[in-house]
Parts: sequence; structure tokens; C-alpha cells
Amino acid sequence: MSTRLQHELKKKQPFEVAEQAAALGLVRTNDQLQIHFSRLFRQFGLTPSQYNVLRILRGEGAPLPILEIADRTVTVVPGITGLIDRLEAAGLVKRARCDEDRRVVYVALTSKASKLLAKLDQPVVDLHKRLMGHLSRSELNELTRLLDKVRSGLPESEP
Amino acid sequence: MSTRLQHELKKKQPFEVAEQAAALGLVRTNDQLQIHFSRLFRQFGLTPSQYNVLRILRGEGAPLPILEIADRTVTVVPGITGLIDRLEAAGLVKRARCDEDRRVVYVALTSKASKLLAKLDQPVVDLHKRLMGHLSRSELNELTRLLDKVRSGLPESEP
DNA sequence: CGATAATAGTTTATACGTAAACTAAGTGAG
DNA sequence: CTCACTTAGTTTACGTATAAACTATTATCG
Repeated sequence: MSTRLQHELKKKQPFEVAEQAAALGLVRTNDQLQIHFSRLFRQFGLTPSQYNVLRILRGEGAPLPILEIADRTVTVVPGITGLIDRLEAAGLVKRARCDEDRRVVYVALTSKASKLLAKLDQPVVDLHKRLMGHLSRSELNELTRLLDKVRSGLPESEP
Repeated sequence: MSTRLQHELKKKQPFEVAEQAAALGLVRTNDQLQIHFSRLFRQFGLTPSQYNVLRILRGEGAPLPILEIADRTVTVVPGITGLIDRLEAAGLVKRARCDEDRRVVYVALTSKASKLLAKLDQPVVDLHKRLMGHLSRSELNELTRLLDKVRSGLPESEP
């Protein structure tokens, strides 16, 4: 796997390679991690996106408008509708129209979702440790810092 | 959100939080980068997955069996079929049955694809620099090293 | 040699990401 | 007040990720 990456990098001299290598490494690493998390969530009947939405709602501790949820995930607006649809069909969230502004739809966790999240907490932490545990504390901190720095300098996404 | 939970989390902080922070940073950063790359590729009529397949074929310099391509992308087997279907419909690849082993389907780049890739090379490099250029060379190298280390210690994906 | 297993790939079904076009409800200028 | 504008959300359409079941071909074992 990394042999291919090395190979690819060799072809393009020392100029733009540093940026490219970092970006490719990021994509590849993310892909690998996603495989493991997808598997874990699937064992509990969830997709990564669904888990993400539930986590956001739990973190907020109160119902949120649909578009606010879409903002906090990277989910684009149209995608959020079906996502919430399926969560509602699974009995994990409830929709409720706002009375003051009838355009707004609030989404709230059900107690079923709270219990499911609670059951997932330990396995999620365990998986994080299993996937990242071979890095030292200072390496993890440095990685986090560098990733933050990458994001901080990114051009604006909204056109 | 009881006090007990908060307390519980605080106690765990020094331990598994570093792993979690790094993993979350990775996912978020990747999401942000993907947005920009998707946009660039779309301007050339490609999706990120399609570009990835074309790059792999160019890197190899020769036709590859479909499942070999699937292996090198993170694409799962059934997904690769439609991906190649659409690339073929767009005139960017050709399928060819292997004569020795008639189960195998080789996929080859067309000249149209080679030209398209050539046109994309500079914009891709430019985008990499635009997205990652605010990190110093040594930061980029360190980031790449850490990402490689994450992948090197990952548990096997194949069950 | 023939039944059986393994391999390469496709089909089917569900979920998600994304853009474009649409509906419904609130806002503001004349 | 009313008509244009904005905002919240949904529908539609296409590409992709994934698992499960299926076809076709080759390999293997008894």
C-alpha cells in the first residue's frame, strides 16, 4: 500500500511533492479509519453519518433545526433530509415544527437514541485507542496541531 | 449530562482524548479537502473516484484487472463495476477480456483520458499548494510521517 | 473424469453526497 | 398592502459505498 505511495511520490520531484504527499496521506489514512468505524457503527445498525448526527444532538443537549445539523456535519443541505428521514423511521429522532417560524423543523433525540449512544461510547473510545494507540502522546498532539493548522489556512468553502 | 458524567470524562481526558482528537481532526480535515478537490474534478467532468481510477491506470502504465483497481482504491468490489461502466461510457477507459483467463477483465486508459489527465496535472498541483501551502516544508514532512505511522499500525482490514 | 471449491466480476438493494429546481413561509421596499 | 426577495426544507437526479446473492470461469481433489 505505502509502496505505491512512495512510488507515486518518486515520480514528482521535491517541489510540490511535500504538499501532495501530505494530502494523499491524509486521504488514505482517513479512508482506512473510516472502514473500521463504519464496521463498528454497522454492528449497532447505524451508518457513520447517522452516528454523527446523533452525537451532535447529544452534544447540544436540545433539539436543533435541520439546517443547523447540516451545517455541523459536512452534509450538504439536500442530503440531510433523507438522513433525518431514516433516523426518524428508525425511531431515533423526532421532527417538530417550530410554532414561531413555521418553516423551521426541529429535530430531537429519542430516549432510544440516548440509550444506543450510551452503549456505543465505550466501543468508540476503544476503537480510537486501537487505531491510534501506537502513536505516542506527543505524536498525537503534534498530529492534531498540524491538522488544525491545515484547516485554519483553508480557503473559504462557501462560494 | 450529569455532573458524574462530566467528572468521568475529565478523568479520562489525559488518556483516550488525544487519540480521539487526532482522529476527529483527521476526519474533519479530510472532509474539507475533499470539498475542494471534488469541485476541481467536477469542472473537468470527473468525480474524485473516477480521477483516482484514471491516476492509478496512468501510474501503472498498462491495463489492469478490475479487481486490482478496486484493491488500490478503497472501493469495495461491487462498487467498481459501475465506476468502470461510467468511465467507459464517457470514453475514458476500455474493457478487454483476458484470453488466458476469461474471467478477468482488463481496463485500459484511452488517449482521451491521457489528455484529460495531462490537462488536470497542473491544476491539481496548484490546488495542493493552495490547500497545504501555509504549512512549512518540515511541517508537511512531519504530517506525512505521522499519517504514515497511523496507517502502519492499523489493524488488518480484511476479516 | 466429475463434483466441488475458489476466483473474477456483475446484479440488486439500501444509504449517502451533491447540484439544481422546487415549495412554503417569513421579510422588506414601495 | 403587495410583489420581489430571502430562508428553511424537500424533491429529483446522478454517482458512489457497501453487503448479499448471483453468473461464469478456472482450479482442485478424490
